[in-house]
Amino acid sequence: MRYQRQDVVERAIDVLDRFGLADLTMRRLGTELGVQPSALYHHFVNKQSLLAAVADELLRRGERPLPGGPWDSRVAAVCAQLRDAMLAYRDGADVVATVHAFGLGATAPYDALVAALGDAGFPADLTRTAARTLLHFVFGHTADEQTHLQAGSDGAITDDPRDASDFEVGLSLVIDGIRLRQPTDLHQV
Amino acid sequence: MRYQRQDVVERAIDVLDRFGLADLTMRRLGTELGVQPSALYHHFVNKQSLLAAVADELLRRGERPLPGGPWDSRVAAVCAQLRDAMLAYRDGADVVATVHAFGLGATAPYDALVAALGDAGFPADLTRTAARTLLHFVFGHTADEQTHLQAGSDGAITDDPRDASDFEVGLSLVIDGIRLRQPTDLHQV
DNA sequence: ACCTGAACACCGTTCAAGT
DNA sequence: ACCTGAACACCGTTCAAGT
Repeated sequence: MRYQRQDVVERAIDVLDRFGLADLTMRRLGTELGVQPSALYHHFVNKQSLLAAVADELLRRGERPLPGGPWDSRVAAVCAQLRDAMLAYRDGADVVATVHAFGLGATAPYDALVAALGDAGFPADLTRTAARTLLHFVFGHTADEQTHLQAGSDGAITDDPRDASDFEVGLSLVIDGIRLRQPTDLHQV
Repeated sequence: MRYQRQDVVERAIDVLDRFGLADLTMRRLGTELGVQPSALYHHFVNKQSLLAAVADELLRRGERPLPGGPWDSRVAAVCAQLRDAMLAYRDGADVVATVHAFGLGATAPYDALVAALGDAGFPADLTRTAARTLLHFVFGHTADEQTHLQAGSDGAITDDPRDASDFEVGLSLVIDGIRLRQPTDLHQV
């Protein structure tokens, strides 16, 4: 069997979803494809770039049309889309957050946030800070959430079932803080 | 030479600060102490618990008296203390955030935030969500910041020197969002 | 209480060579 | 263009045995 880059990415996502990030090794993925681990280095310079391609593909699969309307509901929609995309695959939040932290990919959500915040007419530096602050919240919250969700589907004890509305509350804390910086857009807070 | 648990933790922090988290391996730490790697398993059941002890010690070393005054400035002080403690050692943010995510330690900052937010008289569930939201921001922001700072002290190119005031702006976005939920405490926003 | 020595079951990555 | 086979330089962890 002969594979191209995209085949490898798809199989990597399959391994990720079935066995988790810790088991997504070059050797394991090679075995899964019926190929020597060294063969993967024909398609990717290293494991990091494989992971970057995986993260980007996860995000691509989670894409959906964004609503129009006021900037704050568009921002919330971008965050919700990002969260859902990451929750759709085992350890998805970990993968995307790690790739983003290393600066190798997963930049689409940041760009989408900057675009949505741009509509509100903030100064550029506040826009970038707000986008990063939102991203930190969504990454951190979703990783937490996914840990708890996956702990439930393992054999472990689930003593703290995180409430789903926690995401919305946390998100609106941040968005309300951003909205406060734009008094002209404040109708009644 | 014979060591106790605390000696090992201190040497681990030394190795962390000099060589980074990737080089803080059980084998490397054993070598540094002049001891077989297996000897470390007398002191810690596994590497995760060693890392948890390292994270808790980093946080302990960063402790300082908190100010009195209004709850929001106390909350900001807890966040700033956490940030400074993590920035004080190489890869500190990574270590503390990882340990916290795994639920093995590094719970002091969360408890301190809940205590500070408690003074404002929020309902308990909002307090917990706010504390977690703040923690996600501080962990994420500080990890970013540390990556950029350390990229500067390596041989790498530094093309995006993150501004130090970024932390304050991002933090106040979140705190303002929290303050909005407590209209009785809103003097003039 | 603390450590040795050897082993087990893995990693990511390189590289010459093959088709 | 894509892959093999072998090697290099590592990991975390276990366990019987030593002092």
